[in-house]
Amino acid sequence: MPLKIYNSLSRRKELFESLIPGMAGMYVCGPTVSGESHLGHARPYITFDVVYRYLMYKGFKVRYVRNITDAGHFEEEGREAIDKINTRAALEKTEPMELVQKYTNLYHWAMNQFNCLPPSIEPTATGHIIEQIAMIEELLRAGYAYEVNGSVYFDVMKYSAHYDYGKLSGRIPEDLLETTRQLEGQEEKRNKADFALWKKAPAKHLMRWKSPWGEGFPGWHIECSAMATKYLGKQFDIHGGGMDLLFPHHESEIAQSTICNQVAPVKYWMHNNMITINGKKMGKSYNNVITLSQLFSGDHPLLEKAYHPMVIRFSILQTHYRSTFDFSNEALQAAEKGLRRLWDAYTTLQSLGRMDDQGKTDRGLDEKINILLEGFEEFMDDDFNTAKVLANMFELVPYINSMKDKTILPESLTDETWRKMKTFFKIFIEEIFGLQAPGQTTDSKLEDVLQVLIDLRKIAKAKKDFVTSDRIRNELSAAGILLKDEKDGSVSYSIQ
RNA sequence: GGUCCUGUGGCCGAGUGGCUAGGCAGAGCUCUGCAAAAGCUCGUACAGCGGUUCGAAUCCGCUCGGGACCUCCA
Repeated sequence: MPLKIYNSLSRRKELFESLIPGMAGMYVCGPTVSGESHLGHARPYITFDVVYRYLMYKGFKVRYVRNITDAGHFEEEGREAIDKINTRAALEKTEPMELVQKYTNLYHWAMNQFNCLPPSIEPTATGHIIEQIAMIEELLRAGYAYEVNGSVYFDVMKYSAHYDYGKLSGRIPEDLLETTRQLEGQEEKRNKADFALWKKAPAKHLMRWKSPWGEGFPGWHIECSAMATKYLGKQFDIHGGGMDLLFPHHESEIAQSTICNQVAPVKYWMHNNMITINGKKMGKSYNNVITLSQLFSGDHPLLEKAYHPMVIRFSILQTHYRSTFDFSNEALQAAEKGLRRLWDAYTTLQSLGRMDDQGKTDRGLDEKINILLEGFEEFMDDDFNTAKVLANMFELVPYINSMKDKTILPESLTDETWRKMKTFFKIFIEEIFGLQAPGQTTDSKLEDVLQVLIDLRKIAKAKKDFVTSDRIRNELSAAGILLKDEKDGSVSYSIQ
């Protein structure tokens, strides 16, 4: 079945055809590691993790490149004052790479919690200064950039005379000239729409590299162009990132790469929408961020409790990636229960056995289930509609639970449907959606202890000593462990 | 101010010109020593006003509300 992707460039869904058959190249804008990632950052990484996984499922050999932006003005808040006093000892000074390391580690930790697969290549901006300088030189040579006082700018108006600057973001270059915003170094630019390729480092600036134009640091947009070209080629299939990067970041990337490579760099531009909080985008400048570690620990005034990374992942997948997703405790708690229900049914399904096909097939049921299963891939092919896939899964949950309770016999499905149900669930839940059990213990000692209590309770129940049996259940419940008497007489438990 | 997106039942959220989204919460029933879980049943929602159409929540226009980008931003 063919995959369709919504292309921000054309503003419609297009059939996905990779430039090289059987292979797919994808670049996703990664984090700036000057601070801890927050909930908003989780969205693109989870979204494109699923895109990555799905492309592999569709049989593509994928190279997934996601950068780390570690070049810029790196200073931890509050440290500047200290630096002024301690100027002598290297150990007492702010070391930008120390911050880079700290927040890169935190970021990797969070990605791990989310079960996001590591990208094929994770290049850093500081590791590609040479490539960026080479690209800037090429832009100067081509006449689309100019140097002023040790800084280099891209000449947007010249570019737009020959190319369409604004084709991605729908912007009109002339309009950009009238922007009223005050930008640093604005007076050096020929036009307000121009953007920096290389910035001369002020005396205070900690990160600096030698360049043909003096000591400085690369502009914001050039790193992605340089690294994407290096690892994916002059043209590649998918470029992803948040919608807020559409302009100017991605628009400028197109301009730079188009001049250097003589070809537009990206075939399919994909943009995920924002996570909002009380209707407002989550972002540093809005002062409404919840960092990922706060989210996982519940340590934030806006959080009623801690949320498991899988609950976050699940709720992000319950929303289509191009819609905004409004954060609320209610939404996450609903997701928490939903995920548990889905996961329980999934586990149940995997544990269910059945006899061979004995001609007991219930055709209506078999067909119904087949349609729901076929929907998984069909919906994913329709611009990665994870929300619809999950809806289908939930529709299958009652059938699975009924099979467990024997109100529906697994034998009422054909062998083929039965196998399909088991494998599709496994592939889509675990391999494509990357979901995992939402909070399970594997502590065997705890399991042993629980088994003792369950046995004691069983004895009490057999003697109709419900005071004792209920006490065991209630006190375990208060401790966050729920006992369930199953219909077949066994007892199961789940840890909250 | 410019460009663009959006407004769905108590909450979160899919979606298509005519056919039940789904989750959570709520109500009733079944099962159960009681619970929990599970199963069954129940809500007839699509900002407002016009228009196109045999038919629109889905297309068009206007009004109102929300948001994003235009500056670092996932």
